[in-house]
Amino acid sequence: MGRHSCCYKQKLRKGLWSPEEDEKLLSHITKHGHGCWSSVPKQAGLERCGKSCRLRWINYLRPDLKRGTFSQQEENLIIELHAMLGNRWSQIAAQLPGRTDNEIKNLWNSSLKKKLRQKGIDLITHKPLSEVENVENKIREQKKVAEELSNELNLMNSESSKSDGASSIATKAYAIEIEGYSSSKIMMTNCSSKDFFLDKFMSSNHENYTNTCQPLDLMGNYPFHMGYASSYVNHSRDNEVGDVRLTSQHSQSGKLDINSEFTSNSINVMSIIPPTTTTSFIPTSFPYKPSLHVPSDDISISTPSFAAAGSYYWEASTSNNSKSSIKTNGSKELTSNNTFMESQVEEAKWYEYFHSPMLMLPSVQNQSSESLCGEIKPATHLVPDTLGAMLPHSTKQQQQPSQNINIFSKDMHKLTSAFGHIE
DNA sequence: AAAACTGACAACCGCAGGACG
DNA sequence: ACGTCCTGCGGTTGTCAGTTT
Repeated sequence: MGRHSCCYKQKLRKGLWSPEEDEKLLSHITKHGHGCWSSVPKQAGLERCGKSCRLRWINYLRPDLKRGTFSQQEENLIIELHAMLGNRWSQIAAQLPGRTDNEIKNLWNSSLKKKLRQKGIDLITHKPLSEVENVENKIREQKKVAEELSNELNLMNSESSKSDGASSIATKAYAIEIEGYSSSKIMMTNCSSKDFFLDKFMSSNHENYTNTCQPLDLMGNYPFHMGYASSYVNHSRDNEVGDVRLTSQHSQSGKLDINSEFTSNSINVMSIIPPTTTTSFIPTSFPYKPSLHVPSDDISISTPSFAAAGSYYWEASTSNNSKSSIKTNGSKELTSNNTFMESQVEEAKWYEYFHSPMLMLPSVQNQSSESLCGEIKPATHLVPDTLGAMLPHSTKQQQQPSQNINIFSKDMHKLTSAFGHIE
């Protein structure tokens, strides 16, 4: 192992700690507290860097540490917390008094991962591997269809450009959308607090997963990533063609029909109907919000990603245009007024969620269709009864509401400070 | 008995973010 | 506004004891 740069400079000791060193550090901190860690080794008479002293204290010498093997209950709790928080070991450790993040991390890497694998549980999603594979396969199919459609649209564009300039541009715009989606070129434009929260929560929880399986992350278990929105059309088309209304529909043959109409001063809207085939185009031209409404039954999104956590549909809305038109398959088209009202209600719900997130978890609150958690399901919700003896959600979380809230307090703080930026 | 393997634990590294001058 | 220092975090690697071959 290498040596801390500070250790190099000062030729300090590294490696395992001797009992004498432990004794020096322990007695020093017991008497004086640690204060500034960088000054601890000097004051304690140790040839170690402050960083090393701090680590030794936190992971080994601290008096409140619980030594010994992890109980089954602790292991189960770690698994459940990991499903919810991902590799946030410090936050997981905060829920297990006397245990360090390092200890939990080691347990996870050396033991729990293997146990989950043996049980056929995906380590990231905490879902059965077979289910994950199914989703991945269907995502591949979706991407394939998307590429085919993209090619088809390109062809249509090249043909129509000769005769119809307007529809050509519209087709281009849509093709760009497809391209943007299929290549996962996503960027945030204007997002509500809710969007930001979802992104923040999901991306941080599953950052590893996004690296290895971006499509599934986008479309699989955490469709909230769609809160990101590319702005290809906004940026590239506004001046060129004014506002664009695109309406896409899937014909019974499964092919995409695109109707375009252009109005000089009309609303800046794109409504895209979720297809009834396995293809699920999520429009990305505008900032999207995951809707909190319960989709009507006739929204037949057959994609596994959506179905996995209940049915989702997405509002397409403009950030700076008072008018917006939301149209999903079988859903009503909203006017600007009720859109505004509903958005306010949604924001209120999110505000509530930010301030007492755990109270809104499915386990604590009944999974009413009206509840946020009815649709926003933390990965915890997906934790199966691994290892046989999982603690009931509701019991644990009701026992430790304040601790659970503490888990999120750091993120909540960041979020609340970030909201000022976004809204 | 010895080498190879495995698991658990301990420690280090690099980075990010906050505090402070 | 900027640079520096300190702290905390997550990933990675080293160490060692126990087990297997």
